Amino acid sequence: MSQAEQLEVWCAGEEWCALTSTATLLGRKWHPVIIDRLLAEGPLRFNALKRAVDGVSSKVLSESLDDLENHGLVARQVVNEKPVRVEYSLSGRGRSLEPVIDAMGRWGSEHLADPEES
Amino acid sequence: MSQAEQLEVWCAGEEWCALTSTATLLGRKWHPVIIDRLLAEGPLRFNALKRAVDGVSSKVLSESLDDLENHGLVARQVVNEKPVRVEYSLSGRGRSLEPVIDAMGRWGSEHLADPEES
DNA sequence: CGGCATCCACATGGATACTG
DNA sequence: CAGTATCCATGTGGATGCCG
Repeated sequence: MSQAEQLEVWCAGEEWCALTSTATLLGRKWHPVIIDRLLAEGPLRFNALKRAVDGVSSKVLSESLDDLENHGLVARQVVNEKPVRVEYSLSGRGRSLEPVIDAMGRWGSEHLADPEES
Repeated sequence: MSQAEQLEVWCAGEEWCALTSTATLLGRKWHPVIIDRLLAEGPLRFNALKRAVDGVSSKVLSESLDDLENHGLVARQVVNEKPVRVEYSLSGRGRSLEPVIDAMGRWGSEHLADPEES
């Protein structure tokens, strides 16, 4: 059972349950960027995605993709054996996160440059 | 220098910089809920907030509030000495997160109940 | 009431090297 | 190319107890 699913059970009934579950889903360091890059640059192969994200180690990228796949947000497809080529793309569910990712990105550009203004 | 600020410097120029910084800000377990509760229930005192969030330890709530205050999202005001009473409220900057929190909450209610549908 | 101090467990991520 | 295996440092939160 995933962490988000545990949360769902545990916080059931609380008004903020859905919120926390979503936060848990997007709370791992690279998840939002991975989704963002897949939204912007379409299906990508492992190393292309790694370059697009820039800064993530293959270990973490691999773990993140597993996690996102388990949550049904990302689809993994082996395009070719020998040499191995794999493509990652967003599922419908994954694409439905666009408004959320957008909201986060927009808030960041509008409010993070100068911490003093309200 | 906060983690989000380090990010700002480090990822400057990357398209997803603002996104990651926002994610870092909201990535700690209780931050989104705290903001949500303050949005919904207005200024709250420490223990009221703790009950509203339900599940946080005072240590973590305290740390989270410090963090949010340092980022200029939450304002702390001592209302009364002896007995000590303190009120926490959102700053304008904090309130500006409403669309983001909303987007997250809405996505959660629409997509987390049944992981199978896309 | 509104915290802080302590201790501890575990989650997470980075670096590096290696493989089919 | 697409990962896995290791090892290690740090982040993060929970439990408990105490204080002004």
